[in-house]
Amino acid sequence: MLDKTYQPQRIEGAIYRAWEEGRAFAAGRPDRAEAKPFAIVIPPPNVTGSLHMGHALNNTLQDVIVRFERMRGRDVLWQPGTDHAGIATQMVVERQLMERQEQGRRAMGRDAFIRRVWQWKEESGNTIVGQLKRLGCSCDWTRLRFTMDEGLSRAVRKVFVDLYRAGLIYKDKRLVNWDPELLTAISDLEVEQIETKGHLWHLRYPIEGKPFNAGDPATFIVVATTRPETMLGDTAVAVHPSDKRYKHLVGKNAILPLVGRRIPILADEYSDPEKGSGAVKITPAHDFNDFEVGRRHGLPMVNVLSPEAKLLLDPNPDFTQGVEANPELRATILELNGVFRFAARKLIVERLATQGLIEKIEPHVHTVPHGDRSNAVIEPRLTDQWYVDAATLAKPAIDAVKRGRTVFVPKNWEATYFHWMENIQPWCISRQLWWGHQIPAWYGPDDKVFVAEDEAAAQAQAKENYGKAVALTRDEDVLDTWFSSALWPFSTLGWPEKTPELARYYPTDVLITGFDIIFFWVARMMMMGLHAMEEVPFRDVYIHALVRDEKGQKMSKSKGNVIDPLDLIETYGADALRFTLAAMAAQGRDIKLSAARVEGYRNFATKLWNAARFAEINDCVPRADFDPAAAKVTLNRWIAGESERTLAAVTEALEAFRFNEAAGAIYHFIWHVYCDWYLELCKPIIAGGDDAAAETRAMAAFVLDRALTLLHPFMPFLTEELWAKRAPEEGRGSLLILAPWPAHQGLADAEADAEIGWLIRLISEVRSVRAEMNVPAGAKVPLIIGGASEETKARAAHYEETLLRLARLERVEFGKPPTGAVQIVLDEAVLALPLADIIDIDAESKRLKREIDKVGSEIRQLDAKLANEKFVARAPEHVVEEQRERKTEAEAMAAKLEQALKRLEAAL
RNA sequence: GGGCGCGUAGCUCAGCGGUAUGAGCACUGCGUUGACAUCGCAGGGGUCACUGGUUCGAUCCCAGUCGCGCCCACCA
Repeated sequence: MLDKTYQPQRIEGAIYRAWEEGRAFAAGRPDRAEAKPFAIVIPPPNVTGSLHMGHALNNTLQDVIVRFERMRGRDVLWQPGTDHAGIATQMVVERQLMERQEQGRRAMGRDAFIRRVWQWKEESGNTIVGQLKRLGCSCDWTRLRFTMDEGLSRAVRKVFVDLYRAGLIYKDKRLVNWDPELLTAISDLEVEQIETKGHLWHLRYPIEGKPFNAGDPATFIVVATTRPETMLGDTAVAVHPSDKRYKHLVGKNAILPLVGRRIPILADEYSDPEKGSGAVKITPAHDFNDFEVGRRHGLPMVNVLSPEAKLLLDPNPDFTQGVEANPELRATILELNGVFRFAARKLIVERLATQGLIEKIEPHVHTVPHGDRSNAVIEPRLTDQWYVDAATLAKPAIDAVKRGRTVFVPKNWEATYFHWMENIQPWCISRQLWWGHQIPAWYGPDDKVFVAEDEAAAQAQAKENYGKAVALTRDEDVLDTWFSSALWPFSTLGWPEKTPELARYYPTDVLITGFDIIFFWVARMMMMGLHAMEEVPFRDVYIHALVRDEKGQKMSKSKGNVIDPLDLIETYGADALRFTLAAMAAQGRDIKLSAARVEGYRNFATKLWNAARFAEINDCVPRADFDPAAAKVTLNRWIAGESERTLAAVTEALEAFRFNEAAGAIYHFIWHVYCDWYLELCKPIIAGGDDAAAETRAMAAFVLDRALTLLHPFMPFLTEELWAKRAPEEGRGSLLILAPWPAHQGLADAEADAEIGWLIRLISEVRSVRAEMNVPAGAKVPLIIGGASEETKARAAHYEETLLRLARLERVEFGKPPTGAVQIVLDEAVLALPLADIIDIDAESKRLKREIDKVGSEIRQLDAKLANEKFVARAPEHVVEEQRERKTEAEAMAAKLEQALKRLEAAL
């Protein structure tokens, strides 16, 4: 017996265990050896992570597709795994050390720290896997991978070495985005530009040879800056070659205040006469544009910042040059050395102001780069880093999408992809962290680099180079986390080994992910997949929206606005959450989740549960020998056809990744077709106890099973539970998760549709009028059908019992509508409810007049349309015909309503 | 500065070149008809942001305007 109410918490755990015990998630099941494979790799969540709404959405959608394809008979591999998430994980563990007041990362040393991170990972790293199981994800957990597994690490090393040998990875000294809190370089993508209110300081730089006089503009040149502290590193002032204001100064020198350095005033196109003063200070070591200008003009690079973003002046030969002869420079060093950048900014501005060197200070809104993890202001910093030649790798990746070898859904994301890929910059892949894949590069005594998959190979290279064995030191840096993620579709399948899995499941069929990681991940998988495998990593990329908070903001740990999906699972069940996310996953729009919505779909689950209870109580048990195509009872032929229409709708929608349409179709069918109408209409038949009753029981069971099947990808727990509980005596052939998706059988039946459609309309009309006329719900009234065709008479007689029950009628008879009755026009017939003593004739008269007005205006509209020669000439024939039919019907209806009104008034 | 997207019922959103059968929630009236009150029946509520254009026909296509959001970009 089914419980009176559905309690998801009671069954979900057991159902999940049943799937695992049945090895339902396993790829390469022997019974599917001949089946076409279907592969999908999970976007690996961070090991540090716990399930947030984004994961819930992403994995729900994947699971829906995976279950759908599994039921369609494919040999499904849903490859799970987690990401080591370099910076994030290192931060988590460092924070833990701090909280426990243990020695810090640097104090304990690299090896000890890494051991500590592994230990953390073993203890609490996989909570998210458990949470994905709570959500119902049917990943093949026996194949769980981690980006730092030995196998995946080997793939990383091999790709690195291969790319290095191909000249596609190289080391370069250039400006990088430096995070002064995390003390590492980060890639362009990890930089967030944040609009900030700041100031534009206009500084006066004295011209060499002209004694500075604040009152005489000829003695100085004005430059504007938003970062005054960088002025200590200025090595030039640039003006536009065609700027007449400054032409006379080009070739002369300015004297850098506080420092006394002679810096050239030079002409460069970079300078924009429209901006600031038209003259721009050039700080090659601290600004990306200035770096380029410096390169063009062979300017020195004077770095004035330490890694922590303190002014680094004293042990800095670039800066202290000439300090002996320059008391001002010495004073500057004394005051500012070691001061943090923003404090230094203030001091510098003060010093300049005292000397009359500030022309003006304007408020200024500009974008300031911040690290996406630390939220620290990023400093461009001149360092040695490893880079990937992304522009070269991007070419085939662009081409593959252009040729449709990989297709984005929705298609418009391709434009975003192309735009980024076509303007791609070198990818900085080295990070000054400890947790991650250490770069497989070793340095000899002369700093010559040897790149190899392991130290022995590097040693061999070194020996060849030096002619003897030498001590090598390994590059201390690790790789950007996304480097290993980029290999995910083939590294998880065993590459570089030629494994059977790799042969069978690569390329994968679809990638399902959020648009926020198209650049971070999708684009890079395309590049790496095409390079290493010479084949795209996936055929389709389904890009879904983000689940945002109520303000429309991206949810993130740092903002603290994360809603916990596990709370919703606790309260409403995983199925309700899944269904909500799928139903809201319309292409191209963000999802704002509300608990009310989840509650609504929990109620839907309860509704289905109760339908199953009805089936149980009425012995509606699935019968193996039942053939829905052979059904004789019209009602049964109708519901069989409806179920098949739903099958088609769900199938087509899922094939096109239209999750919301698929969810909507099955929802509507179960609640508003099967429960609202079929179960109500079948009650009298089942009560009959004859052959028709037997057929109806079987059909009710068949359609319920079909509903469970179609709903299973969305609500796997509930449907699996009911599938088991409703099993016939001989048992089910399999778990629902492995049951076949229904095939199209041509069950639609136009005659049945017409007949049941008529029945539904009749009942609805009577109910509607009863409510409108305030007929007490309990009152049973007679129904008199006038002007009925033979067909209507037959139908009314056949469904008499149903009508009495559902329309709350006393009896049904045929004849002239009596006076003082409520009248309803239904097709050719007039339905009369003699309610003279119950209803208000006047109100009924008004009601009829309103109906007549409505039909009248419809007729006028149709007339106007049909009188329009252009419409008749140019609109498609079927549209014109439809309007004509509509007009005929409306006119017939109007006539009948007029008659009805006359009869009513006769009663007055 | 580029690019993308959104403005449809009170709220959150679907949808769509041919009468808006819209969904969930909220709201109103009625209802203890043995599957279901986590429910049933009936109902109220929309000039589909605005202005032009294309079309026989526009909420849907195009252009522009206004409002909002996101992404990309080196602007002192």
